[in-house]
Amino acid sequence: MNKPATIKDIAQRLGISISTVSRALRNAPDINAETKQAVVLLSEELNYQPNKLALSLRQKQTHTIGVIVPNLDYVLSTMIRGIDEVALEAGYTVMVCQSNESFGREILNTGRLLDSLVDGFIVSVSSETKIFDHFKKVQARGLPMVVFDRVTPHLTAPSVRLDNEEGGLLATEHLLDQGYKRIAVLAGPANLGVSNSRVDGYLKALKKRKVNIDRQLVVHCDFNQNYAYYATLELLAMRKRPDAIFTISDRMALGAMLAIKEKGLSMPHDIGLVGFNNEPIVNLLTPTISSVDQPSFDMGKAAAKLFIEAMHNQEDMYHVEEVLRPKLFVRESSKRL
Amino acid sequence: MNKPATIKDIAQRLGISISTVSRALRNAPDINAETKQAVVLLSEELNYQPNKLALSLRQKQTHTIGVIVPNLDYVLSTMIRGIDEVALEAGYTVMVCQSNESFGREILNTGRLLDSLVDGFIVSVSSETKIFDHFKKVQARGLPMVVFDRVTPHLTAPSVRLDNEEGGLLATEHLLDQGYKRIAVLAGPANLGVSNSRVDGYLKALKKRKVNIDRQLVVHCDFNQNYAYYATLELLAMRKRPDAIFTISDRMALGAMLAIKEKGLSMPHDIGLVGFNNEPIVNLLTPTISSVDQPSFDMGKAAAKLFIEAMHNQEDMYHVEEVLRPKLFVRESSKRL
DNA sequence: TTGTAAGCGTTATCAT
DNA sequence: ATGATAACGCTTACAA
Repeated sequence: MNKPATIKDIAQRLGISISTVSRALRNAPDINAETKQAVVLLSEELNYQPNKLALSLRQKQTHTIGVIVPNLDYVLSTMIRGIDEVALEAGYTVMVCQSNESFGREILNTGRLLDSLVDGFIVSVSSETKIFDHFKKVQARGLPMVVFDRVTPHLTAPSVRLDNEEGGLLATEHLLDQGYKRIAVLAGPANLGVSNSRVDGYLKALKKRKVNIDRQLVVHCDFNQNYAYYATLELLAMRKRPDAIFTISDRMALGAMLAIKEKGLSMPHDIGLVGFNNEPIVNLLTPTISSVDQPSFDMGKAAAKLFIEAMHNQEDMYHVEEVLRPKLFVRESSKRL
Repeated sequence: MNKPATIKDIAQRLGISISTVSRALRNAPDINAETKQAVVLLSEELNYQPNKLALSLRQKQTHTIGVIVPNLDYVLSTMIRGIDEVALEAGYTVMVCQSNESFGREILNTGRLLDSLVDGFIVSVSSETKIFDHFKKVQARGLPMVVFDRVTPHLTAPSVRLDNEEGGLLATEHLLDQGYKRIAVLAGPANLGVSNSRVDGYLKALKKRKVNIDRQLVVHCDFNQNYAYYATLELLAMRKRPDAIFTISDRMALGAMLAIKEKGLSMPHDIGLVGFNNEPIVNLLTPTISSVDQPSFDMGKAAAKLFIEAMHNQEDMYHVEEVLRPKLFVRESSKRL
């Protein structure tokens, strides 16, 4: 129940002034070695911890980063671990808010973090967000803001993202290499950038290999729900059904898998399947599912590093765009050769 | 880039004193209606936001709750949404730290949050933690602390948890009802309370139904890894192999499922399977997996409510122990009748 | 080398 | 009903 010690306490007990104590504790240049030692000793004895509030109030910096993410799924929570790692190292604390993919919630969270006087933001925008005024307000206040994972051209800010197009390309080319001819893609909501880029990669691969593009094979459905299941059933009911499916998330791959099995089709023989994210579960299924891996932890670290840089640099870093490369993990669901 | 307005700014522009402004803003009793209106009007125009730092420094309260969790899996992140919901409502902000199931990390996080001058803690202890001095130090400081999900007898604090024993009982009785005779249980690390309670429930059900208890059928293995896969392979290799498995998490159920399929056994015919947590994936697998559901969101809300109460009540609440009830969702993996 | 005092933005106590 | 002023814990000119 003992109240934490302050520099005032130390000063009193040592019979010196608080500014001397302050200096001793921050090893300022002009300080007597003995006085300093005495202060340090006593401060340790009293288990002195500087009061962050007072410090922040004084120097108008909270050393806190506001992080807003649409959810806390496997990928995002891994990224946050990365952010946290770098932030801690640099003396920053992270405050995480989930928008739950809701525009309103995102605005609310932005306000809350602003209220908490965070020094800046690292955000991944919600899929619902089409207006970015709340984020622009943050920038107008002169606070550094890094966008990661879900970037958008509507926000001019330093960013870290996966080369999603490359991911789509890797997956599709692999399927082509395995002899699949008619590849469908299960995409997310049509306004979600990451989804669209992955589809772009898919299209790019087909063009590159001079494969006919059939728009019927590009299906949009709600993310992460078992909508993928129904979408796949429809795909499989086509008169010329696809012989491979690339889903832009592993969750959707699960839904697709369910439909495929239900139709009595076998993987990888009758139909190939490649997911995205490389979540741990894909290894536990039968067959194991091929998936495009993104270096989530490193992306989180990169975002935090960029933030720290933006924080310390005076110059604008709006143009900085870090793009990390995906990697395909081939597993049973698509390995035919 | 405009600096946020302060009460000082308002006072100056209105030619009144800052204390009057302060009063007007907090609708104190003794304030002239007109003055007040003028202040409120101008504060809105300037988009005045009270400085939380100054406020906290003054009244020695940050209105922030430190939350420490072992990870951010499905269950825990749902619980955090619940905590957040109630906290927001009550005017509190939540700061979440992951211990990654590491004792050292948990201590580190406790220190960080303490440094940040949180008003108290809501924690779920790491599976590695066997010494609780860091948490006891928190309590010694007089900060309220609520333990949730992973509670422990070593910590005397108000708590919210699932009736894990009941969960184990529900699962096991259901399997018995379905005619399974030789039920194995895949448990987590031996020092994890939630795991042990679920096993206790399993044992209780067997006793209740007068079924012989075979200690060989109680297997401990590392949580959430695919250790469950290997453990299941071993179980299935027994001369008298079990005809049903209850796993104390869905992740482990996935591993078990993999092994079962690999052995060419069918569910629910040859072998029954019941998991725990009722994660969304269990619905997407073939067969769908029966699972014990815990009201995660409500548990989070309950923990936060308890915290708020402990915060405002003067009396000790060490004795308060809230226990929520699990519910079994029967699916294909165990439905034989 | 050390002390004094102002200031960060707010609230609360005391006068007026 | 309003205004000074001290205080929260700390840093930092400036003075000694």
